[in-house]
Amino acid sequence: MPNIKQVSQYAGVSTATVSRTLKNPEVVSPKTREKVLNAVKAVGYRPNWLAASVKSGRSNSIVVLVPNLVNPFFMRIVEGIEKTAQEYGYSVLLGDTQGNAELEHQYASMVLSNRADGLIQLDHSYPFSELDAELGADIAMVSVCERIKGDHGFPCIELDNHGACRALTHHLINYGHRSFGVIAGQIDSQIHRDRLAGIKSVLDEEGIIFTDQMLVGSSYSIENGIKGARELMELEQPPTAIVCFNDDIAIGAIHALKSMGKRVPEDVSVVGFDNIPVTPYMDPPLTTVDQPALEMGRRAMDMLHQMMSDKPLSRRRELLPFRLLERASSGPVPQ
Amino acid sequence: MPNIKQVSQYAGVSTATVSRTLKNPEVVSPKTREKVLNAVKAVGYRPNWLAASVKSGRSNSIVVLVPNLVNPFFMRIVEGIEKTAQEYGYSVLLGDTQGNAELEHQYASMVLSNRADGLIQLDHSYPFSELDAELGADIAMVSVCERIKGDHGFPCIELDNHGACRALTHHLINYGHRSFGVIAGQIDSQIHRDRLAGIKSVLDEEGIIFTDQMLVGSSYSIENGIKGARELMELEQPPTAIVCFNDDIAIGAIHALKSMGKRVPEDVSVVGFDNIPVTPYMDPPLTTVDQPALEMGRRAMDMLHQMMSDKPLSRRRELLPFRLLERASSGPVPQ
DNA sequence: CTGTTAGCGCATTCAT
DNA sequence: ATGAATGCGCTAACAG
Repeated sequence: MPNIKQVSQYAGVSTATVSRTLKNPEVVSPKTREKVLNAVKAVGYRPNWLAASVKSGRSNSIVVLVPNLVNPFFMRIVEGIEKTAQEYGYSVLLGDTQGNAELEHQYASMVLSNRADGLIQLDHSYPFSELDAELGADIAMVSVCERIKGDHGFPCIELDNHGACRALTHHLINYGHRSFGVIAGQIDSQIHRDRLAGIKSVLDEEGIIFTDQMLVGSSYSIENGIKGARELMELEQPPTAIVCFNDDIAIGAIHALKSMGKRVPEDVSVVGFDNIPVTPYMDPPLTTVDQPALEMGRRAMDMLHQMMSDKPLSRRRELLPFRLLERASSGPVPQ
Repeated sequence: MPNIKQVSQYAGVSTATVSRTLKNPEVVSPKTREKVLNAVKAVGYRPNWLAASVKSGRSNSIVVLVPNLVNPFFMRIVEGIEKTAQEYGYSVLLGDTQGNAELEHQYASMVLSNRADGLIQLDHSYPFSELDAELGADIAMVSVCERIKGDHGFPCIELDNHGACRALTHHLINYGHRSFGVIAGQIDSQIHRDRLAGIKSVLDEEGIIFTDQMLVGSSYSIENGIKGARELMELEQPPTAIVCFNDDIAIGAIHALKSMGKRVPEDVSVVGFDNIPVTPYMDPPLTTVDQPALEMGRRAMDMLHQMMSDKPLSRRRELLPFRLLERASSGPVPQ
């Protein structure tokens, strides 16, 4: 790889001039500018990004922690992050954590060692070990979709999960449902609490009792949906409506219900969450809550950029609006 | 951020000793080692990765070019890449290209500027502009899933697409089908040619004529599947079997067929490609070709690592085996 | 075993 | 407008 010195020699100027020509072309005379540019082309020079970064002390990279790459909803958020990062001149380092704390920690450490300038966390955990806790305290970090556990005060972008679940519940109640099951994803998370609270608040208002046995499941997977639906249907009083905390769970649940001979929505209504691309094409098309994933990613990156530029944040928390998509997997309660 | 000098002063040793303690602990005396380690902890020191990289001239990062993040099949490959990269001590820079040549070029240029040491391309295009062509010629690059266009001689990992399509076609012929439609994805690609050739080779052997009008579609999307299926069904002699070049297309096709009142597979058989996680749960479950995506990613990274370490490659091309998954979207030809 | 010195490639003073 | 010199933070060669 040719370096700046070779260019300077070829052009018969100093390295400083080469550097200037490339960064502030207007500050060098047109004549030398041309000489330098020609030299650059002639020797095939590309500025060494690493070297430039040591100087500036900034890597212009960020790390994104994703619990699961094979999840269209998460990746749509990442898409938004990356697009925006690109605009700001940042690169995205992918951290596939699989929800593994050790991995999260490893990736997060990149910020501590100047490998990245900031961090976006899609999961809810605080990805620094006790050892790094102090160091990590004043790092540029934003959480999107989930909210970082504990009282660290990191900003976050999230959906109005409480409101969305209220809307979902009202939707089902309007169809006459009085018996609700819930198949949850990650239990120990803010999302879980917000959503459950949203559902329960409406049920309370309507005087509907929600018993613990109506809450099943513990992961955002199709398999969990299958298992959860079976569990619910084996109850003495099975629910007529099932709220699933993501679309994969709903897909699994519907599959399980069908194979048990139940019709959706005639016998049981099922609703999901996220509005992943395949949901309109399921049989039946899935009633679900659309999350503005791309926009969430964009906002998260905007916010992170603010933090990395040491600009004050206008808000530390953004609650984005949901859209309830009423499709065919939910319907009137059976007689 | 504390630097190595501060640690050395705190510990009362030279910076070299600090550096050694951290990289080759066994080469310093236990006593100084302890002093240094204490100092490190005391000042909260983390080695600056950027600085270390300038020295070594290696970033220990790679770029992965992905045409579409919201595609479980692609992301499963990326998962394999990342896992393996991790093992080798590399980080993954995400390049969401959307098939955009300009973006591909930008991301690829990172290798030229020492921001990354190598590149894995999931799409088929050669991501260097003419200007960079010479520079790009001896870069560590591997293509996985697709094969890089042109005669650049970059190694690649791919599925036995030809064989897979032969198997798919035989499967359908065994069910008595004689009239085949194909809904294609990206037309201008090696995959497309290989797959089409695979299908045609079997049809030829069986004396079945395949006319151009039976080939429709031009992108790997659900919408393309819907459109393609409609086009095929509007023909005077619609096919009884439709081969889709990925699962999304198949999902769209089945949806369209159903809404036209056709039953799958009783009236029309549909098969897909990739075996994305949702396919077993579609209605009907999709007959498809499983690609060992994780393994493909792993092999790609293995190969790239070889190249980046200047080790000779055992092979320049790896053809991975497919698995035909016969599920319920394909069946006997209607009478 | 440890310290001194030099240098990775670049960008930014400070002179001129 | 340009060049010489300095330093970013770290590591490796060389001494001792």
